[in-house]
Amino acid sequence: MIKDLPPNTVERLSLYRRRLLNYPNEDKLYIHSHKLAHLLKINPAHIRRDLMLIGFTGDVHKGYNIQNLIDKIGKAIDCKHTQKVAFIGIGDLGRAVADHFNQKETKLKIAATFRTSKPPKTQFQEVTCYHISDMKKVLIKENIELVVLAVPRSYAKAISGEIIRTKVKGILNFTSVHLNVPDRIFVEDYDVIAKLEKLSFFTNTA
Amino acid sequence: MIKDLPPNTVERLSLYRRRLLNYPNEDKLYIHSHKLAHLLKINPAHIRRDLMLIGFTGDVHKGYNIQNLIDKIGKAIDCKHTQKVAFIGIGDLGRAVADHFNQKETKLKIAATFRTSKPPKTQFQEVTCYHISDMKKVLIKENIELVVLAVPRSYAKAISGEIIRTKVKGILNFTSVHLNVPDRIFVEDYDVIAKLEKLSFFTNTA
DNA sequence: TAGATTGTTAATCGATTAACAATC
DNA sequence: TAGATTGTTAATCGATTAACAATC
Repeated sequence: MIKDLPPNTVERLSLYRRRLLNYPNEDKLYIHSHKLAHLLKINPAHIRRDLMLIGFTGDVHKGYNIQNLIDKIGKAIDCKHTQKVAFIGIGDLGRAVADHFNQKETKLKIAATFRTSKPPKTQFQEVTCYHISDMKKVLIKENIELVVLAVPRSYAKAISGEIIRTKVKGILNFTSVHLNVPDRIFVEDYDVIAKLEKLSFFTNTA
Repeated sequence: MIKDLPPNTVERLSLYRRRLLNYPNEDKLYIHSHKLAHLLKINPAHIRRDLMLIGFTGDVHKGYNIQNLIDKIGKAIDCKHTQKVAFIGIGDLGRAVADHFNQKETKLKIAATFRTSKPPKTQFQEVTCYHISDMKKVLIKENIELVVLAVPRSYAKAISGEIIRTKVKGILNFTSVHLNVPDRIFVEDYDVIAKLEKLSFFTNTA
């Protein structure tokens, strides 16, 4: 794990790796920066610069060795142990990302999902879906460190109050409620409404 | 509607308005930049600068008139007509943001939700939930312009292929699949996996 | 008035992209 | 070799924050 990578670089490294894992041409062992850039619709210089930051070097003719690059990205951004993730009130969005988590090249595992509405204890793939009232207990028992939070506003405060009494270290917060959590918990907010209003704006001017 | 606002400013204006709409002290008619900044955990200069960009001026002593500011933000970022939004395969996340859309101070309305799994034609609040196979038909009939897309990878291509044959102008894309759509459609990507891996990174170094 | 806040410019910070020497 | 790509620095771009004159 490398210290002091820019946040956007970390995100992009994750995208590079995922794209390479799904790279169809299994016969190809190497890839050039402009080829990967084209696949991801970004600038080739960006890729070269990001790889420089993690100290990965390519071959001036063949480009980057794909498997080595995948491994190197893992060394740069993955944590040593497997971290568990929970989806709290997120329905299909969990399903939308679940495919990736079944691949072995990730240190993240979905360990539980929770719903605010009826169905207690149903399965989706191998993941158990619990009722929200069991959340704290399960988070602790399963040693879950990351959660994606997408519950109605009215639930948010109470739920975050419970989360801080577990071992959770990071929250992807979709609730548009400011979560009052101690510094040891890393929160990344995503405000769907603001994004929709932005979308509305740019689909009406541009 | 103002041309050429920076994207981040548009997003923040949306946040300012929402915060003010929920501002508890109904007796207060005015708010200072540092007060609003404190509520949103941002820098006061940011607020003053954003309001400058939309040409809203405050009172050097009383601060900003709340109702006028709400109205002005509407003039700056809302489009003239009400735009309809659909949630495609998003479950509870829709519920998480639904409260806001019931307020009258928004030009966005949730007009439909779609599921890839069983329940066809159920209601959630006043919004009908359809089966995904009816999507194109409903999008057209309801004249929907914005969609939030969060379906499993395997569905993404086919669904985006249908979306481009409707009047949809903007997509919030949670699928982590690159959507091949014409330029007239504005796509904003959000990659949950990359965000989770970033979260993992920063909860293990910082 | 004295003190505080706005409106706005300038400075800073970070992220993206261009450019190009070194390489094979 | 000639031509193309990497690795890296410098330039650019945009976004955030600091600073402060003007104001009441």
